[in-house]
Amino acid sequence: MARTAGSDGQRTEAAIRDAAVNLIARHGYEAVTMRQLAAEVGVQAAALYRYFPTKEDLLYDLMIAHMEALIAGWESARPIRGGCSARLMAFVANHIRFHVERRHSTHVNNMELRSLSHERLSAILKLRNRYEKELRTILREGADDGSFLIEDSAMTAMAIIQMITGVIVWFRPDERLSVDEVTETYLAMTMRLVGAVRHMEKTDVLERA
Amino acid sequence: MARTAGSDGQRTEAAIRDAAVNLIARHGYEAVTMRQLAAEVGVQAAALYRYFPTKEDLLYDLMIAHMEALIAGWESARPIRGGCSARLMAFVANHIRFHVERRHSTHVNNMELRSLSHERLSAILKLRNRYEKELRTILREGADDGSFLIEDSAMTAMAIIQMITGVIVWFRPDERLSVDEVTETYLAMTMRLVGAVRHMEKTDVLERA
DNA sequence: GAATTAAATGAACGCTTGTTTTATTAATGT
DNA sequence: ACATTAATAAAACAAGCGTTCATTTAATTC
Repeated sequence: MARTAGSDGQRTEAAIRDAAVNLIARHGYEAVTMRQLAAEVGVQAAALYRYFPTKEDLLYDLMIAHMEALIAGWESARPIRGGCSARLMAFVANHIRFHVERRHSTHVNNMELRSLSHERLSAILKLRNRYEKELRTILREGADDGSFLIEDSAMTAMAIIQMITGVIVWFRPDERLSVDEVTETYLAMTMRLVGAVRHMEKTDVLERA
Repeated sequence: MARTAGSDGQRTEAAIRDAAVNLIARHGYEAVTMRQLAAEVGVQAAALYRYFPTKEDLLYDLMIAHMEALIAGWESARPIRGGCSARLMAFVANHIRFHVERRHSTHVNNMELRSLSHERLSAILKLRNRYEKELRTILREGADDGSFLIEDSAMTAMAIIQMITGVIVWFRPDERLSVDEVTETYLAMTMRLVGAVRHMEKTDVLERA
């Protein structure tokens, strides 16, 4: 047999990406074989190579897509104006929502960095740094204008990012808590953490129905 | 050739553990081969099987050892008396010190859970839960007696643990900051995060010289 | 100093890996 | 209707995997 009825390159490629993210998140990049991935897609292993030259190319592709979506998402969600507190709250809310929605993709990006070549690792870290810089800037400006009381904006940024990314480790959306409830609590914790002075001015970052 | 001059089982086993932790932390469990590990130890691959029946046994052994050291460490560092704030500060300081000292071992424990069989995974998670319960108890008692102002003690515990474990991701001990300086800042962030009322009563958790 | 035990070797086994090659079928353009 | 291209199958490739086995050497015991 060869080309199957109703097969379409674009659809197959999307299916490969999707299956790859899920499998790699669950079992790890090294543990997932091309045959296993192909079986999940419903295709022969050789067919994967029409879309991705190598296994590592596939991984890199997934990671770049994740980072670019993260940055693009924040750039469109970022509030034009508003104080540092409002900007920080927007950042945290956006970050949590994005990562909860893309739990598997996030796991891949956090766990599989070591499977990339040196140059590709650098490219990912560059994007990651660009994103984290957004938070550092908010914190530094907030510290300068007296909105926040923090010791070290770089260290605080890392602490906050690890805290709010960690939501995906324990949170399962089908349990007792909704994403909005979790976000609410993390927002409160974040604002206390940065020593925000008046953070109870109901800024509606969640835009709930 | 066979048995080498001056060879000693205990020393070899320790060398295997040591090399395994380092290699697995760097490249991941699946990516590390038994031959690669053996070469690092300075031995043939077959020799590893004198000490560990399978590759997974070795991994499990490393993880159990890590968790037991963590729990034993806290049990001996845990203050007998003192308020909730003092206990929380002791927990955070101990946690950071332990994880910075055992960065590689921590990475293995955080990243390679998926390579364990179901039962072994359960065993590790049981120990992890036992440790995390310590923090949850401190937070709940502190919330009850009015020391802390928190929304949800379980959620706050996860947030704090992810924040303070995250230190190992960016912290390198040979840079501008010492462990004590980092701990100091993380203590301040933690106490604000839990809404501690009077957290500036110089409790000397660090016992610096 | 011979017998025993502990520690390690070197070669091999069966299997799986990522990847390539070749051939074949389905869809598309003319 | 025909030629072309896109999509896949099937089989093979060399390399590497975890693990086992028989054997050899070093240390220990009696």
